[in-house]
Amino acid sequence: MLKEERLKFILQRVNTEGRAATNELKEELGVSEDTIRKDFQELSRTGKVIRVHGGVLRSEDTVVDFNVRAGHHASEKMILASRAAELLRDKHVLYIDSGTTNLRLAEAILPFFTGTCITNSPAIALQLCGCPGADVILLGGSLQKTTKVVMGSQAISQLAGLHIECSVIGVSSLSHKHGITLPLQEETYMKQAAIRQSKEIIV
Amino acid sequence: MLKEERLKFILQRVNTEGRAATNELKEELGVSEDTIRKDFQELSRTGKVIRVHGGVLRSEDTVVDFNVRAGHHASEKMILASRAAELLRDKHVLYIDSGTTNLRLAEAILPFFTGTCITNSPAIALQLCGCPGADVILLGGSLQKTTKVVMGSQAISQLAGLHIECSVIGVSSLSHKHGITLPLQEETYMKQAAIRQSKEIIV
DNA sequence: CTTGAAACAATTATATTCAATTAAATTTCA
DNA sequence: TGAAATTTAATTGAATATAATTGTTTCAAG
Repeated sequence: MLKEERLKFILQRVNTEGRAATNELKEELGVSEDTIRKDFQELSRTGKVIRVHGGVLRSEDTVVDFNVRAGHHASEKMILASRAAELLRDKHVLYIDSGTTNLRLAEAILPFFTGTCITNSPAIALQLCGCPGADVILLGGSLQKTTKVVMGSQAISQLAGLHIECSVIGVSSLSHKHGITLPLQEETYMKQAAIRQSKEIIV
Repeated sequence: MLKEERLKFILQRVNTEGRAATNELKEELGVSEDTIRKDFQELSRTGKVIRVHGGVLRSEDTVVDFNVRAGHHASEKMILASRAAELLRDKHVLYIDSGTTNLRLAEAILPFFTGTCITNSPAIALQLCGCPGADVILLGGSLQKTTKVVMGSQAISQLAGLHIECSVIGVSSLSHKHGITLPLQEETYMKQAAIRQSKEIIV
């Protein structure tokens, strides 16, 4: 790989994820840490990134842009975000299941969440790619075409192997009598599996 | 080989891959590095490529971002997709891996495909939800945030349990000397796993 | 011959790694 | 807590490896 390509790669990484770590890049690019650091120096000399211990961060001018964008569509999303931030404070292993509300939640936690996010929704997983601090784990299995959600025994057994700190479950209806109601039988199994694995639930 | 042929070859390489390295071309074209460099000089003098240490880069996309590049070869890729669709007419267990080209392929097969589609790309999986005749299986595991693709040992072991009729693999470069080249190590493992499981490969 | 393309050789420049040291973060434990 | 011990990362100054330049030679085609 040419040096210029490496620089480009790093720059793109920093711009999409907001950060890049020395040891990670070392693995991914197959060069020594020294080399990565030299690259960091070079990029930082022209102000393209900001050097910090352990790696580099996106330089401020673009971060400002990010904040402006976040502040742009205030109201509802801001409320959701701050509520989410509150509930998920100090949580670092999350399960987020499907649904439009949870999709928005995923968007809301992008700026601050650090840790691991597990989900069975490809859409939410893709959304979470924009979160610099998150590792995203997507459950595999057969995809329900109407709901666009991964279901089935495969997904459930994957879930069984994971330790979850907190699950965020979406529901269509709640009742005192019947508990939680969902349109599809299969979907309940998924959710039950998630609930079984986690210490805390948010509905 | 004539000089003009060589120049054309190099130019084409640079335009499709965005780069070309001196030492690689030396092998592939069977001439000395000096000669390759003379060619580079010539191409760079007319602005067709940009010279860097170790090789040359495409001149246009210096700071072009990902989306732009996706749209760049649009029509070209459409042709590719429809050609592939032709090849897949009577296949019923498919593995489609990631990449913008394959995303288009997925789109192209929506109307006629019947059978099972396996993929490691959430985006492609979502696309395939629009295909009435398809069962979609999405591989699970950790999601690489830059490429938005599922990778890692989990995904590979899932793949190992599946019988695939035909795999559609996307690559960044192909050469008779070194086989297939990919920017990230991890990604090759995924693709190799897929290839192992399938009877037929389309690149 | 002369010319131009290609190869060769010696030099110079650039890039990468290594090793020893210093600095920064993290952990441990009183 | 908070200070010592440990781990992890950064710096510096070589040493090595890789690539580019320049000037020269070879050789075949015109």
